[in-house]
Amino acid sequence: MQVLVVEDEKRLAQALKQILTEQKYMVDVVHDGNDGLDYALSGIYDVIILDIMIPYRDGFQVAYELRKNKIDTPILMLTAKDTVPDKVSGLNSGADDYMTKPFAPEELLARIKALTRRRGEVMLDETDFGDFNFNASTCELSKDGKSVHLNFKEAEILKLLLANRDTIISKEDIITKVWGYDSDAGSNNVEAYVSFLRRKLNFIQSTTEIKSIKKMGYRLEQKND
Amino acid sequence: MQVLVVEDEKRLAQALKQILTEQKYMVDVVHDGNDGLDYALSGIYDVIILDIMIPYRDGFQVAYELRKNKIDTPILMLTAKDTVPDKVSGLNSGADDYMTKPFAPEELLARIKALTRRRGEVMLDETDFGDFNFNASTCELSKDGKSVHLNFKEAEILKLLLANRDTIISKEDIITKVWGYDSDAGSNNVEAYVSFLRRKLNFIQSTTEIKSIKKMGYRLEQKND
DNA sequence: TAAATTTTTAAGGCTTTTTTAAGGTTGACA
DNA sequence: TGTCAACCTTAAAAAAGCCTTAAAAATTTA
Repeated sequence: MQVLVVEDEKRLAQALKQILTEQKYMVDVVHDGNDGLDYALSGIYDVIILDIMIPYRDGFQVAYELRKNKIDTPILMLTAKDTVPDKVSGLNSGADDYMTKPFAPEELLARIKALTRRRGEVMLDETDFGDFNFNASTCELSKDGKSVHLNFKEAEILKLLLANRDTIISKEDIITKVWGYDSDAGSNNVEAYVSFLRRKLNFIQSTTEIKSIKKMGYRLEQKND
Repeated sequence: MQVLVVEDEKRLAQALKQILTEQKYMVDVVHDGNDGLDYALSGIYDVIILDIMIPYRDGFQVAYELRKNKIDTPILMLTAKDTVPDKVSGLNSGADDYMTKPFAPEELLARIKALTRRRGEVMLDETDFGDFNFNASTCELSKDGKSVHLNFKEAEILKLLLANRDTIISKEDIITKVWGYDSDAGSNNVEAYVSFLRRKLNFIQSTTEIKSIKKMGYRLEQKND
C-alpha cells in the first residue's frame, strides 16, 4: 500500500512519514506542488495526502490536474484552514476527503483506511490458478489436502503473479510493489523469494510453476502434460 | 461496538453518551451536521444516532450523503417532531429507524440492539468454537465442567476472533474496534490481551488456539489431533 | 478510603522473517 | 563449444515481530 505525501512543512512531512511507516505503508514524500503532481501522475499510489498551501502549485491545482489526467487515486486534503468555502473547493477539485491540521495520527489513519476501503480493490479471498488454490485472507496455499502457510512477502509476490497471470511481471515491478518505491532491495531479493515460493509450490506437489523469462521477469504457468 | 452521536443539544448529547458508555459502547459525540458527516464517513461506526435539527446540515442531508457514499452504517434518527411527513423523509433519506424525544433509555438501547442485530454482526449470546463455549452475556468461557470469567477487553477480543473465524484479523482492526479509533493503544496492548486469553484457554484445557500470523494478525484455530 | 480488578507499560528472550553473500546452473550467442 | 550474464539455491547473519511476564497505573467495587 503506497502513499504519497505532498507537504512543504518539513517537520510535519517527517511526522507523517513516520506515522505511516509504522503502519506498514510505503511512503514517498515530496515538498511542492510540481513534484507532487509529477509523482502522483505515475499512478502507483493508493492514497495521496495533499497539503493545500504548498509552493509552485497549490493542492487544489494538483488535485484538479490529476483528475483531468484520469488519475483517480484517492486524495486526502490537508490544511490549517477550516472554512466551509475551502472544504467545498477541495471536494470540487477532486479530493475525496478533507482533514484540518492539527489532527490526531489515529484520525489520519482512520481516514486513509476509509479511503482505501471505499475503492473495493480488495482481492478476492480465494484464487485458483493451475492446480493450486490461494486463500489471501489466511495466506494459505493449497492443493488437494496439502497446504502451506505463506509469509507476508511470499504472499504479496504470489498475489502479484496472480494479478498478472497472463503477462510477464518484471523484478522491478515486484520490488516497487512489494518493497516500496525507494527501497534498496535488489533483484536477488526477488530471486530469493521466488525460490521460497517455488519450494512451497513443490511442497504441496503443485505442477504449476513460476517461470522465469530472462531479462524480463516472471510469469505463472501451468505445465500441460 | 462503536456509536456516533450527532446531537447539538449538549445536555442530551451528554446523557446519551453516558447511557451508552455504561453499556460498554464506545461513543463519539459531535454537535453538528458537518462533523457528523465527516466522522460517519470513516465507516467505523456500528450505529449512528442522528438528530434531525442540527446546525449546518440537517440529519436528512447527513443520512442522504452517507448512503450516497456507500456508508451503510445503521442510522437511528432522533427528533422532537412526531409528524408523519417527517418520518417518511427520514426513512427515505436512508435512516433505518426513528425515535421521538423524549424517550426512555431502555427504548434507545433496545432499538440500537435491534439495529445492530439486523446486520448480523452481533453475536448470539452463546457461541461454540473448537472445543469451548463462550457465553457473551455472562462473559464465561467454558469447556466441560471448567470455566473462567473474561473481563471486558478479553471478551471483546474473543468476540472479534469468533466473528472472524475464517480469516485473519489484524491488530489494527482489533485496536480500532476494541479501544476505539482514536485511542493510543499500541500493538503490544493487543499482544498482552491475547496472551491473557491464551492463558485462560489453557486454564480450561481447551485445545483451541489463537494463532498468530506474523505481520498479519490473529486467527482462531482448532488443533486437529 | 482501601481493596480488588482491570488496563497499561516495559523489558528480555524467543521465533520467524528478511537480507546478504557465495557458489552452482542455465542458456544465448559468438 | 566456451563464455558470460542472468538466474537459482542455500546457509547463515541480521532484523523484525511477537510472547510473556512483572509491576505500575488506573479504574471499579466494597
